[in-house]
Amino acid sequence: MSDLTISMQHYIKAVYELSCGGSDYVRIVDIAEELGVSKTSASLAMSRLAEKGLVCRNEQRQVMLTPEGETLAVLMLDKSAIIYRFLHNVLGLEEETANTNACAMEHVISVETLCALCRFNSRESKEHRCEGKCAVKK
Amino acid sequence: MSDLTISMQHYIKAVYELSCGGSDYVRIVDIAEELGVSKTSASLAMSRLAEKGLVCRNEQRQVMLTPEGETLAVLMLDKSAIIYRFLHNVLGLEEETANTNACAMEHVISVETLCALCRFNSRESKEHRCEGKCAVKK
DNA sequence: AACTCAAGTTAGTCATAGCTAACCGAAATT
DNA sequence: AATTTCGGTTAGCTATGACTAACTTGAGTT
Repeated sequence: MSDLTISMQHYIKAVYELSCGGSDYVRIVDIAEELGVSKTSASLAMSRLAEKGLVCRNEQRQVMLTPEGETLAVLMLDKSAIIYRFLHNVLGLEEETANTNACAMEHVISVETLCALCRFNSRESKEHRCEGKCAVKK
Repeated sequence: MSDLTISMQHYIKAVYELSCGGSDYVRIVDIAEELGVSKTSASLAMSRLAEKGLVCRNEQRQVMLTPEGETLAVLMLDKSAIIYRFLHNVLGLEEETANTNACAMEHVISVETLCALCRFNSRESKEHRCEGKCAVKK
């Protein structure tokens, strides 16, 4: 994810999610609310992201992701989704836990690990079929 | 791990590993070297950990983990080991990658996820036996 | 027109965590 | 004995990221 800090990654994701896919302008207060920070923090973060060209603003100073910002958001969400599926479907963690952990793990795991999890996600369905057969035989 | 920052957790682990299980005094420079930070940073970190009662010092100001510090170190290393085993044995990641990722994930995953990984580590061996049977039948 | 209120920014503070440069003290070298 | 060197600390700086309090500005209300 380029040179973005984890904090900035959270902001990007929040903007994406609040703007229904990056196509609406989002208010600073809503971002603050979404992430549980003060509007000052959200405002400053948006200034930084605007400097980096990841969000743009309208006359009311609301923000929207630029194409580059949106690309990053989608990449992050994909990453997050792979991890979530693994935690929920494979490990059987409940939605809440799986989601929280996916959002945290997303920032620290390597591409290799992500790929391995991804392969595992599909492999697991086959194994379940295998498990079924084994169960029958027992 | 109580109220320790990730950074402080790294320092605790470094002290543990350099002291061969927490029973030798460790030099500040060696901690700095191990973690790739300046001796100033390591020195300050040790002062903080000493305040928290997690390390104690000798006349030369070298540090050793207190029982509480050692307990934390061992808990962290156990956690790390469970994750490592999963990444290496189950996902098949190479040692280097598995270790790096384990050290990073260690700080962000919940107890539920850890337990799930742990169960999975043992379940996986059974599944491998199952896989063998299935393979024979194909 | 005057007022209120909500949204956003600015100014100023704090904590964490890193850094370099300079200093102290004790051990080792010459 | 004088000097160097090594290990550790102190002082002072930087960046990130959070906060509160106070201000601005524009929109809606009275």
